[in-house]
Amino acid sequence: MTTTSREINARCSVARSLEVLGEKWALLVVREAFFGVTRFADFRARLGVAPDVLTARLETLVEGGVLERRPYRDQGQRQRDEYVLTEAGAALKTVLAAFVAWGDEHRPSGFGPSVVYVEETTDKPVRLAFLTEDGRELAPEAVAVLPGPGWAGPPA
Amino acid sequence: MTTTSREINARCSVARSLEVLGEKWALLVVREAFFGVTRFADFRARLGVAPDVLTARLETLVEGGVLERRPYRDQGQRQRDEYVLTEAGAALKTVLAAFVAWGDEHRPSGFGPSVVYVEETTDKPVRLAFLTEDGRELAPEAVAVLPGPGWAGPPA
DNA sequence: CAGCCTGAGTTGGGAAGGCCAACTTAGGCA
DNA sequence: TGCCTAAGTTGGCCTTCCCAACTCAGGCTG
Repeated sequence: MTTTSREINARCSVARSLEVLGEKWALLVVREAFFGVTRFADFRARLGVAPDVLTARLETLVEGGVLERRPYRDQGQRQRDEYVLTEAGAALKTVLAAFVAWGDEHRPSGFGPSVVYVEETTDKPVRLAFLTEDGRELAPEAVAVLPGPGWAGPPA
Repeated sequence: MTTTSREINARCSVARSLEVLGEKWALLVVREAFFGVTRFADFRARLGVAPDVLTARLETLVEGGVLERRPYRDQGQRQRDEYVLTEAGAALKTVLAAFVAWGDEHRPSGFGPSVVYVEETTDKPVRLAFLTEDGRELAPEAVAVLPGPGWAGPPA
């Protein structure tokens, strides 16, 4: 993800997010982190990812500010590092929720939703939606996607 | 993305979404599609992606139901195909908005936001948020991520 | 203090996917 | 007939990914 072509897109927020999250396994590592997984061996076992790739992914996620290395110490063990979500990492809840909602709706597995988002205090399900500044909910169709400063203009 | 390890995660909505969207360039192609780009040469020029890779990506996006091939005919040209978002593709607006919001907040470019989401009728900015069933807005911290049927349980 | 155990990686070799430049293809039109 | 154009295909190189086996560091056990 450090190719020249990608650098051309450096001004796009999507592309910049993908620099950290776009490589294989990155978002799945984050998903596991949200479930409370913190350790190398656990990520590895749960995902089945190759150890060298996991090392690389954890490294980019740490460098990208999504995860943070933190020393821990189990009884009768030496000190090791675990990986926990930073504030920026925790903010990816929205991104994952968007993927989950889309996948459940448009790529059903037949097993029902695998991840559920609920209100912590009531355990009632929650959904993602667009809101206006004053808190009105907006249907996605009523939302327009407009180019900002980073947009080069549509091809003639 | 058709590895055995990924199949193990077939029951997770995130992993299933990533089967279609997780390969390099896929989400950037979708981003361009939201801006109204439909043609091979335009995707290519705007993204700087290699033609063989673009062919492959368009193919998976069509197979995944995100894009739809549609014949068109320019004056003095033969009939060709263009690629337009399906309903499922349009539903990715939420996913892209989540990436944009996260990137703007946690990976600032210094150029300001590159994509802006606004209410179509008023041109006023909108944001993504978690809502309870009865329409109350919830801070992300108040939302818990719980395992659904597809979750194998945390490692002991 | 020798040897063992465990978690967190590293290393080496083969396969897949991505990059780039050059070429092909198919129909409309002069 | 031959040219033009958009949409690819092909071939060679390089990077990333996959997998299995190995290393490494420290705490504990005898």
